[in-house]
Amino acid sequence: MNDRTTADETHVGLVDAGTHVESFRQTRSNRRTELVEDYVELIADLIDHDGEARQVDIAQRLGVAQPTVAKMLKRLATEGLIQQRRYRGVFLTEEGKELARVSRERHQVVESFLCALGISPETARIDAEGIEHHVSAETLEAFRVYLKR
Amino acid sequence: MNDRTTADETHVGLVDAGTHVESFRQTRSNRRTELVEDYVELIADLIDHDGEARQVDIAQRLGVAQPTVAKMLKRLATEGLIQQRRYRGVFLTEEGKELARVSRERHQVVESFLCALGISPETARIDAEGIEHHVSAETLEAFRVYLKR
DNA sequence: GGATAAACATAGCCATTGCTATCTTTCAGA
DNA sequence: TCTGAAAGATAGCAATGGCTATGTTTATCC
Repeated sequence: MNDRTTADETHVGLVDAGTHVESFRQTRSNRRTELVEDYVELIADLIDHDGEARQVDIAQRLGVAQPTVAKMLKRLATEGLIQQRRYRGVFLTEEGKELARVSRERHQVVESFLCALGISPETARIDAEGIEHHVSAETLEAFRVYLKR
Repeated sequence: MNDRTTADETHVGLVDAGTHVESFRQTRSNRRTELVEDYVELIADLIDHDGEARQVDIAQRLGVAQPTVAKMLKRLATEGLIQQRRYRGVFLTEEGKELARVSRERHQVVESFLCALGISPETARIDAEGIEHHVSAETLEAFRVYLKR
């Protein structure tokens, strides 16, 4: 059809294949970690709010079934982010607390940034939940700068 | 630990459970559709640029193996987004073209917006790839408004 | 203290999305 | 034209993240 390869490239949306693949790889990598971050962040919130994080509460908040939570908690435990005692609640390890702190702060910055742009609180909350995991350090810093404008 | 339930709620990061679950449901729903959008957008780009969309090219761009692409194309075909002829390239249906158009435009707005915030083109490209699928119509409009500032 | 409800554990199922290995088809060049 | 390389098709495997059903433990309430 056409064979534009220089200035027109961006016009047809095709960057260099090498850089293109890198974006997708990064995105797939983010997609693998976002569930973990969601869990750890939620567990920290529940502990702060209720003093404990029970599977039923996590399941209710996430909108999934309790065995789904149980399976994921095993994964978090093997990754060293939480500690479990049978038939008891879960607790964050130091590593888990740190991940929760970083995730929560990033989440907060993203949500505040969207609100500052004039987006409604409800939409900002929903969009931030999805966007937060794909925001690099550089972009997060730009959001912070905008908030301090 | 504590039992703050009113003004302090946002401080401890716990909104109402009903709204909370809705955010996560929406995010999970977005996660299911984002791969489809990635494929359709890329297929449209390849057709515009090369006149055809071959499995090997799609695979190279996405950084996955060719059989992975073949499997996904079957899904896109059953969803009515593309047409396939054995041992030939793929073509977008009208529905596929429309989805590609919408995805591509949204992608462009997100990437331009990030650049306008002062983020480097490389980071903007990577982050936009992940963020675009989680941007609601309202947020997209806010990005557009900012770009027209 | 014993019954019952709630919470957690576990087994087993399914769909998705990746992979390698291998077969079939197409196509270009000698 | 024929042959070899490249592209697509297909089979089969693994990990992930959902689910239901059901068993086990804990906690609560007479």
